[in-house]
Amino acid sequence: MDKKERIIQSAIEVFSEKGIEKTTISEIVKKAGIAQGTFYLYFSSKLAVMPAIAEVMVNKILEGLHKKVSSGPIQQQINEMIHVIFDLTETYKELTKLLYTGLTQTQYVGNWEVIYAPLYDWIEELLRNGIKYQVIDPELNVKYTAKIIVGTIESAAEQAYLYDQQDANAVKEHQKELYHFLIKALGANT
Amino acid sequence: MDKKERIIQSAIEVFSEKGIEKTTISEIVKKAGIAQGTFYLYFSSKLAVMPAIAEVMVNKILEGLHKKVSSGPIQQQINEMIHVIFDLTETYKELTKLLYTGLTQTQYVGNWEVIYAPLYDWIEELLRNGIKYQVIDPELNVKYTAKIIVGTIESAAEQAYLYDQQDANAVKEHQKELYHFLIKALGANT
Amino acid sequence: MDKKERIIQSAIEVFSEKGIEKTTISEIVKKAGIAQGTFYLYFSSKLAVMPAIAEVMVNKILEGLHKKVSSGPIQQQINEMIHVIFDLTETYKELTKLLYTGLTQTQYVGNWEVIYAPLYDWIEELLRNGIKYQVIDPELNVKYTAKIIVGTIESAAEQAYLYDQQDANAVKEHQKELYHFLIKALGANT
Amino acid sequence: MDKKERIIQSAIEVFSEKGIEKTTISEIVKKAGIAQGTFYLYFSSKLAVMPAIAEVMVNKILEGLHKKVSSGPIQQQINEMIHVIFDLTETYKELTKLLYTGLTQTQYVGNWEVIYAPLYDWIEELLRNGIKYQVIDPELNVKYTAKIIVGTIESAAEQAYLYDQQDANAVKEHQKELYHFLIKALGANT
DNA sequence: CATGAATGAGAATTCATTCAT
DNA sequence: TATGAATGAATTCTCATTCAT
Repeated sequence: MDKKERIIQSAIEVFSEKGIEKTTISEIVKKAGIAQGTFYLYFSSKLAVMPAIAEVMVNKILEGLHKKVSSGPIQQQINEMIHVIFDLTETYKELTKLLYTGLTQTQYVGNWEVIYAPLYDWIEELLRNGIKYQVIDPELNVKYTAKIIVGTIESAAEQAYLYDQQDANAVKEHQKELYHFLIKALGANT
Repeated sequence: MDKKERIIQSAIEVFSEKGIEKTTISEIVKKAGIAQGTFYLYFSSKLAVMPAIAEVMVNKILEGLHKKVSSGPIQQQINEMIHVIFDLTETYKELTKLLYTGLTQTQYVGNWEVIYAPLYDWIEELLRNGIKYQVIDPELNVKYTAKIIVGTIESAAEQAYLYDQQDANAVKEHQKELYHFLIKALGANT
Repeated sequence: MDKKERIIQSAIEVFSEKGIEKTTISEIVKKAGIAQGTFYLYFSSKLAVMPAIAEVMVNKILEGLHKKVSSGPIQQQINEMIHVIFDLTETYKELTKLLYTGLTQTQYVGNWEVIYAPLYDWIEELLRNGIKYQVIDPELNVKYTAKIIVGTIESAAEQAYLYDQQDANAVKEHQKELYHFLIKALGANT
Repeated sequence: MDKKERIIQSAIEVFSEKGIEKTTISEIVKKAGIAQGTFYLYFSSKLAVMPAIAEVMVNKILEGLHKKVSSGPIQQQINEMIHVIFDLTETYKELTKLLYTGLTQTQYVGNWEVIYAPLYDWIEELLRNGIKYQVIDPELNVKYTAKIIVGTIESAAEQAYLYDQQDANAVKEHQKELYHFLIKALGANT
């Protein structure tokens, strides 16, 4: 793994553990096993690593969706999507929130939509398919709905794992409720 | 206004303007017009102010809901709720995000649920009423649904104002879509 | 107990526990159960409490000697003296050292000899008696010898309890050796 | 001279001049001619320098002993030892006291024995030789006696120079008395 | 490219001291 | 006398950044 990659991986770990505020470049390089000065050959500051991390994260989500989401009925796909996002949120607990803030704190805010674009595209495609096969409400605006869906699932996952720190059973309940909520919202009722 | 209150107000302003990272205690006290040492009589660090700020914010939301949300039909209430949260998010753009991250970065994560509790209670009440008068899906779990609704509206508002930086028209569209999304999700279709 | 006494007692505890450096007036008054400002009605600084503490300590030693040292043969008296000083050193471990330094750091250095005078007097008297009854070396200078004896016993006690942190058996051995050392030094061999 | 050495030397000077309490890291680094942050690369606090200083001091004593103590009769060696320790105590007046307290105030108390070990070893060797050549009491425990001797001489020197602030003549008397005291204690009477 | 010791500006933090009550 | 909230000067401490190797 080359140095840049090592820095990004290390940064993900340290940011996750300590938060933006308490993360220091010293600790990132220490964990990456490289020298202090080397960091500056690749990034200008700790926040400058954020876009690279965001990309890694979105790729993980997309990868998860491609792997886990079947080509079955839309209801099943929604359910699978919920699981993918919940699982990743659990694994990377703090990170998603950190990314939002990390990016907004810098000149990279604009990058956010660019980075998330493939995810929105993927969901928009899913929605258009649902409309095409007349299983979801044809009236809905796919662009906004895609964003709303992502926001709804992510915020639910954060609720479950970060703030409530729910146990396994509660999480299941929360997911089930979320599933019905989305199904109805999309007019995909069976 | 007592010193503690002055610190909180000043912290809100400085955090909003500079972000967590670049906010210094020096600047908070300067703006609050108190001595450096006085800060430490009330808070142990700048992040320790976060729960107090969160409380202020939730109170603003509740206040807005009490003032703006009528006793009319549920659909109208949902619409009013969307507007209240969107308006506050616009006014305090950075602050909401900051709060999430600020809290997760500290030992105060647990406080989050406590602080938000009154808001969830308010919405649960609204849902129970809707069920009672048979205008929304009686099957739904009011506890989780309340949380999902808040998450959905807040994330949509953040999308609109923070990341997309949408113009007035786009925001209106986004809100409209969100409205229909929620109405359907609650089974409150007219 | 009046406030001044409360301050001295509290200061003894805090100094013993934290050392001079890390002792704060805040902690002294907190432990004494009085207000911050009240301290200044009795002492001008934390070091200004030192002479008062020293007096308390020397009184404890004298009290111990009066109570524990018999009017028996000199060898027995030496032995009892060793035990009194060892016991007090164990109880007030850090304090004696602290007192020396505390006093030297202030304008109160001169007080030291004044405060210790009664102790030296007591030992000088003991030596003179020994000479009178021809049980110790008549050549020795009682003034310096008294100081040397106190220094020898105190430093041995500090060695035992502070630096070596010896167990009960080692302490006994150390004391026994010290006893023979002093007996021979005084020419009081049986 | 490397930075660490510079810090230790500077710390010795500042501690001697100002005492522990009033010594600041700022002044140590200023005198050492290094940057503020550099101090923290080598020591975590001003008290953390103490063990290093103690080592320097013990080395000075050992050096003095090696240089000044002849291979003559034990009585002469004792006398030379007294002079070495008195001389160093005079030169570094404050420092010795500071070291004791400085070390006891930290987590480094345990180090004390390790640092003093070479000195004790040296004296033990001297005692064993005396026993071998039948000039001192063969019954005595060399380990404890070595410690008692060091304590006795050091405390006498501190008495003379620090507390009593005796003039040259008085010091001579004190030393003479101390000499006889030790000679008798060791059973090395001529 | 890579290193890591050294830097020093700037922020956090402490705490003796004051003073209105 | 007694109080204790408030002060702010003085210090500690951190850490991004540099640069000679």
